[in-house]
Amino acid sequence: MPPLNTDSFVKDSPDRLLELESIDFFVRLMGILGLPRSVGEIYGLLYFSEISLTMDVIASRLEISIGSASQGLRTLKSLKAIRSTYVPGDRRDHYSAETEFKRLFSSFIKDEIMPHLESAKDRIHRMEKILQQNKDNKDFHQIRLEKLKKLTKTGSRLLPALTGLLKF
Amino acid sequence: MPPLNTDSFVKDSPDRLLELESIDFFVRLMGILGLPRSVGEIYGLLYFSEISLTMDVIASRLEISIGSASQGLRTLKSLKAIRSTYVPGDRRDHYSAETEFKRLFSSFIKDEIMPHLESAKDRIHRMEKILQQNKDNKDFHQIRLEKLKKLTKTGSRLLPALTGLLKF
DNA sequence: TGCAAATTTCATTATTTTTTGAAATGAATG
DNA sequence: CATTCATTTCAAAAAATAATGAAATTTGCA
Repeated sequence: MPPLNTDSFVKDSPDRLLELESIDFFVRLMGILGLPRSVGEIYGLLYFSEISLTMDVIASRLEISIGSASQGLRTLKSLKAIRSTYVPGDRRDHYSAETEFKRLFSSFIKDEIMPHLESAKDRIHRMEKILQQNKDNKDFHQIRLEKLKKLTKTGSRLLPALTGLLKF
Repeated sequence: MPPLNTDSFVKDSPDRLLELESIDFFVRLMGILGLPRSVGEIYGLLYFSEISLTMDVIASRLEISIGSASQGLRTLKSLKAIRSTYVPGDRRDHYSAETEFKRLFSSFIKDEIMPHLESAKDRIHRMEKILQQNKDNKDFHQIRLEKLKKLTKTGSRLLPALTGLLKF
């Protein structure tokens, strides 16, 4: 087990306490979205950091491996939840949090939810085919399938629209 | 490994194909909500079943243990996604799907999401305390915290309201 | 170009989550 | 009220997911 980090933060300083709360906050939020703890940790750290941070600093401050840090940063980049900023005289990337949650949520919906809805559409087509070809086409099945269809359709309209309602 | 079930369904019959699609559909949907596969399987089976089913039939048709079936049914009951119906002359419980998805989603939001938002509120109070007691109260922190507050508040209003938009 | 630092990849390990199944409990029937 | 059938519980096993870390790759600089 590595020793507690000895970097710029004083243990138990108000800044450190706030940072820990921020990390914890986002670990839980990302958890709801089904994202791994490390992703929440990284975002939480960046969210409350006044300066942008490099991968090695992130890994060492969170006491996670550089592998995790790399993967987590990739996930956050793909969600457009962080941005990398250029810092002259340092060849490392410097990351900072994108604080428009709106963007995070809309990427999440687009990347993680919509593909499921797409494949649900395909499935429903298959089911309709089966039902049409079937001689003793049961009303019961027709009705159930219709409900699935409506659910899928509502989801496809509602979820992308949701983003618009957010004003973070 | 138990033999393939030998009950009323003919393998590859249209009804069976529809049932399998339904199960697969809900396994994925419940997956998005973070619920285990068995819960999706059970709901998918019941959703496309014209008659209500007992726990032992559910377990054997899905080839899952009665333990899983019991747990899954409990979860679905707590989400109000299924109901048990009385059948005269049979002491077993008979389960059928509650097809109002609206109810399922609203229970899910109430049971799985809102508690997190509640604890987020507590956390924000703690963070405000820390910030107030801190001499060199940084604007940066103030602003970030304000955003978290707004996010939490918007979530608490929006999510319960969402339910109302659904007309499944 | 060649080097060294930074980052990514990915097989292995660790952790977390889910399922199993047998024992305990509960409930209805005779 | 005893027996049997139904259901729940929960420790252990299995499966799924995430993290590690060392090797491979990429990148920027001299």
